[in-house]
Parts: sequence; structure tokens; C-alpha cells
Amino acid sequence: MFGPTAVGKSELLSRILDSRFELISADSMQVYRHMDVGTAKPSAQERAQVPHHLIDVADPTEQFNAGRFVTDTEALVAEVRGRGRVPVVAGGTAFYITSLLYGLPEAPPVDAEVRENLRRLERDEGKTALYRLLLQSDPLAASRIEANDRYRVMRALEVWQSTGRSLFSFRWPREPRTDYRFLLIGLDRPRDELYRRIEQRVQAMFDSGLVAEVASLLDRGYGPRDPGMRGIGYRELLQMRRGCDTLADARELIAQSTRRYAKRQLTFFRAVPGVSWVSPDRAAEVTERIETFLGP
RNA sequence: GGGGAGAUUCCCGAGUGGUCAAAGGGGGCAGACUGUAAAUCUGUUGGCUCAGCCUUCGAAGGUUCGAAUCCUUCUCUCCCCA
Repeated sequence: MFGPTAVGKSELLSRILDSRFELISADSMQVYRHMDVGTAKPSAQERAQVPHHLIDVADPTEQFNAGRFVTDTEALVAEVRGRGRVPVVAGGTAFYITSLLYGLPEAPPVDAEVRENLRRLERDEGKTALYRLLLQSDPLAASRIEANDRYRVMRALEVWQSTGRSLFSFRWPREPRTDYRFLLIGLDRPRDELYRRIEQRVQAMFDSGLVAEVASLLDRGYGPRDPGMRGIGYRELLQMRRGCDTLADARELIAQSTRRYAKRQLTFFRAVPGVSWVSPDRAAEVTERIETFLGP
């Protein structure tokens, strides 16, 4: 089950899930410990009702990624089934969900040292240096990647340097895997409604102590460069300029980033074929689809 | 009451007679997405019967072949003096 931030996934899930199910969270930020308010983690009550997996499984300094999500989820699916229950993968990280749906590409994960060297090169010789390097070492990748796309240029170079092969020479699954049966549910609601909910959610985060949470993360020694701290809400607060920005400014920025994020989530997931799109308010409809899928 | 500055397309903000449906930024919308994905990037943004036409630059008039740009009056906003 997929839905953009603040559509109402958690509310819906707590209404429709019973003891037959266990939930596997597909959320790239809720994996981090100590980050509860800003990632809108499910409440203790919700977690008591149905077992939740892949929440609080990483330290904010660790880099979680799609590969780890897929392998962890595969293991969890087996476990949950072993208990005679049905795994429900739910979350807003569309990339994780599609990675599970299609299976991981063959291209390997990246060597930390190679990445560090490339980072240094970028720092010393500028952003364009990396693309120039890609252009001469892996023209195939360069032709497929936008020169400005720092993230992808970096990854292509990393793969090239650690394997000697082009990122695009590896097999890349185009069809959903066949060893699982999937029921894909997409949650959406009218844009103005979604944006209003985002506004409310951001306000609610401030009301329930987002600022204090960031402060306590800093106290624990975490900082802006840690992967966990790059999440929306955390990074805006960390970037506030002393004396210039007010909390109201930060709140507006966070709401804005969240809106843009929600838009990207939707764009990504809309491209997935075979999704049943429903309104999060129609719990009965969702339940019916699930029951039909599970059969007698 | 006197003096000065200004009103531009959703917002901020350039533009001071034609090359202006109007730079740039923001926001919005749309898209991409091969192990950092709450990331990274791309396109688009007055309307239409769309290589052309129509309506836009506070309002109404005027000058001109031609105005967002010049003139007049009006409305509103801001600053300074009293």
C-alpha cells in the first residue's frame, strides 16, 4: 500500500488491519531511531495493535538504502508467512516499494571508499569535473544522465570505478517479480485536500515537539551530515540562520518541501502499472479488495 | 497640509517608445527515476479554432505608424517634513 505523506495511510491501516496481518514499513526515514516526530512514526498504540517492522532499525548515521529494504523485507515476508500471517508492505517511499515489486537490479551496491574519493574530487574540482570524467570513462552512462544530475552522475561513476562496467550494462528488471503475489493499493485524494492536511501535519509536528526532538538529536551528537538528519523537517530546522529566520519561516519551508515531496511521490507511483487507486476515506472499499485478493 | 517614491502576468521583481505575452527567482502543474530516493534532475506556467489571433503591465483619457514604457486626470500604497 502506497500513499503520499499525510494522505491518511496510518489512520486507514489502523482501521482495516486485524490480527491476521503484520505490517512492513516502506519508509526511508522511519527506519531511523530517535526520529519520531518529524517522520510521523506510528504511535505506540498503533504499533501495539499490529506488529510493525522496519521501523527504528537504523542509526541516523547509517545510510539505509533500497537494497537493504528489499533484502530485509524478503526475510520478513518469509517470517510473517511462517507465523501464518499476511505481510502488508505500506509506506510512502515509492522507490522502495517498486524495488521490491520488480526486484533489485544487478548493479552492485557502492563501495564507500570509492564514493568518498569521488566526493573529494567534486569538492576540489567542482561539479562539472565529475560529469567530464563520466563523459570520458563511461559515455553510455553520460548519454543517459543529465549533466546537472549530481546524484546519478555520482552513482554511475561509482559503479564504473568499482566494477569497470557501465551502470547501464547491468540487467535491470522491467517486469514485476513472479515469486510473490501482489495487491497494489495506491492512496490519493484531491490535491487541495492533501495540501491542507500537510499544513495541519506540519503544525502538529511543531505542537508535539519537533524542535525539542532536533535539539535532542544534536545533543546525542548527530549533525547535518548524517543521513537521517537530511529528512524534511530536520534539515530545515538545522539550516535556520540565527536571528534571521523565525520558527514560522521554518514551518512554512517544511510545509513547502513536504508538498513538493508529495507531488514527486505521486508522480513516481502513478507510473507503476496495475495499481488500484482509492481514497483513504473509503476503508470499506479497501477491505473488500483485500478480502477478494486473499480469497476464502 | 507640503515634498518624494511607487502601483507589472499567482507572488516577489526586471523592464523606461518597436526585437515584450513581458528577464530572473519563488510558487503551481507535469514528467524522469538501474542499491543516498523525505534524494537528484527535466519541462512548463495569460487565453484560443495555436508557425496565427485575442486579452494583459492600478483606472480612464491622450500623444504616436506603434506605449508596460511619454502626457493628463483619477484611485490606492509607502517614505520624509509639518
